Amino acid sequence: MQYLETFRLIEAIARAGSIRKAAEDSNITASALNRRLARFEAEFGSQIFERLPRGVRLNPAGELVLQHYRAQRSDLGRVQSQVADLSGERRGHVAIACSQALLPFFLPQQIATYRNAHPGVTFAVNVRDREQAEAELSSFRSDLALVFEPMVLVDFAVLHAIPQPVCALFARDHPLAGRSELRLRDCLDHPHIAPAQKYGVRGLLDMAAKRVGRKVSPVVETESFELIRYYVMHERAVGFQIPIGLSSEKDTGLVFRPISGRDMSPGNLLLGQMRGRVLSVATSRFADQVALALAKMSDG
Amino acid sequence: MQYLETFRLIEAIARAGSIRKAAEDSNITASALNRRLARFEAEFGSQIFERLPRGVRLNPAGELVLQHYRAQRSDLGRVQSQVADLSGERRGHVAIACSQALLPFFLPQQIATYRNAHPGVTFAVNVRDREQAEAELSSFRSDLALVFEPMVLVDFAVLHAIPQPVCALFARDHPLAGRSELRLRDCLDHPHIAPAQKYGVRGLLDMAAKRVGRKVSPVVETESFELIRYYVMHERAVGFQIPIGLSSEKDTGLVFRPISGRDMSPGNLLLGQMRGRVLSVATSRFADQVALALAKMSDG
DNA sequence: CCGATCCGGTGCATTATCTGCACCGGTCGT
DNA sequence: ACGACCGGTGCAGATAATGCACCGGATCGG
Repeated sequence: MQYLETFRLIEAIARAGSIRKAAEDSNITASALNRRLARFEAEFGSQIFERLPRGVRLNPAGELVLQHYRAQRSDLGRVQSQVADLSGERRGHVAIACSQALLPFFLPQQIATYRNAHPGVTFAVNVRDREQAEAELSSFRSDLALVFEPMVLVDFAVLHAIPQPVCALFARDHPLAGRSELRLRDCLDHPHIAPAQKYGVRGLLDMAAKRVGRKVSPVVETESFELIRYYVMHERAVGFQIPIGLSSEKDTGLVFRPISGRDMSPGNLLLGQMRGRVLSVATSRFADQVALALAKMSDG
Repeated sequence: MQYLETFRLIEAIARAGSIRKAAEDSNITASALNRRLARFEAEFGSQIFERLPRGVRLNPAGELVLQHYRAQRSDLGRVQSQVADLSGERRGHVAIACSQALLPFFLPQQIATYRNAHPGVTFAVNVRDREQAEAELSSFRSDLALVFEPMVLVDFAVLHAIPQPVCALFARDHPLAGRSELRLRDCLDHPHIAPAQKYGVRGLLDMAAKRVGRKVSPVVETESFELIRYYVMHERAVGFQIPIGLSSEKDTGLVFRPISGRDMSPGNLLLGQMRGRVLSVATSRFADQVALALAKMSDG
């Protein structure tokens, strides 16, 4: 849309921190950009950037303007999606913020299924930890969030929730593989590899360990869930993850078992959107599909 | 705002029903307007008007676009109001849809009080019956509604409610003026003047009369509450209204008394806004003031 | 049945608006 | 003190919007 150009440029200025840098990024001259900004501020009735010696910075009014722009752009997307829906074909774009655990199996399959039915819909998948996920929704950078144990929940409206027990994973020939019930203390007695503290799985582990007077002391601590899965195949170590990120195929040599409910209660995997926002048709239908898949999974 | 011009023109076309008429109204040539529309439709990706032999008409996509524009314009107003509030002075505009009963005393006083504190805020008062009031909010033509017994309540979010008993009014020397408790049947036995059926007072009267096996058969039926107040001074007749539209001054020669609660329960006067909408600072503060005044009134 | 009328759409010259270039004054880091 | 950036501005050229005249088609009135 042509008429949103000025807002887009304003956003670029805010991001770059200076008119000249933003002008370069946007492939126009600083002069033109400066004038657009000046004209906008005149029409708007107030400055939206404070001028610093080394550049510019959004003032509170500018923050409001930018937020307005993002909301408006999002709503325009919703309108276009609904219009496309009127003519039968479904078009649109869905931006998802999700935890790492959704990457290997769940999301690829869900997206492929949806795109098979509606090839006109495109996707963006943004991997975010549970703290960033809500900010991602608030700033309209993502339409949906699918995260394990998110943190604040003020702008986050829950669409669907399923419990996910923390699972221990290890190689097939690991001593723990024979146990019928897996206790937390047994896992902690072995060398273990755990996610960094910002992740929900780790938070649940730390809490549960503290309750039984133990501590999680991983031999490897990482931000990569993928690394954890591969590492336990190389050292006789115990890893921790939630089942949605793990394959139930038997031929991988990887085994996973939920940790006994006596030691730790399951966390929640939440599907959510920004509170109060109207989603586009494409996004809304995709959310329905995901919710249904999650429900089936926790039933079956 | 310059960039909303195209939307404004689109709204003008929708209102006029033809490009040429809208062009005249907007003081540009039909050619220019035609091109703007064509350009917009091209950018938007879909026609928003269906072309008829005698003009154009919005199609469903156009309805969505126009609704988007109105929401966006309203939100921009909110942003500007908040920005003005940042700099200390409060500016803005408040559009109110209200029942007739609010016109003589309540609203003028409330608006004057608010404008005394904040002269930068302007007002629009749209008199609407209870059926139109909600549509008025949904289409962003009004920010607040203050109506007696509104009808549907799907887009209407109630901010405050006070009960208002239906009152009978008559001249000071009317036979009923001496009664301590006023029964509905006494009123109906006298010649009476009543509002038209679309008004809440009349709805309550009809219901109450039906319950006691009577009928409201007014000698004069009118849409004007003002006429009712003046008419009872000329014929020994009984009028009906809610107290908020009546003066408690003794020197007018007009007397009013609530009809006994045994015959009819009070209706509700509701202050509301469109559901889910964020109001501007000016509107929000004015709503607070009105709610407070209503609360005081029903206490005192 | 047919002309008058109104409609949306289009080619072309004009006008308004925006952009790019060169340059100014000021601040910060070295 | 000097160079590197920064935001802002005057001026000329580029770009986009507008107005005018006109077309083809549909409707309405007689």
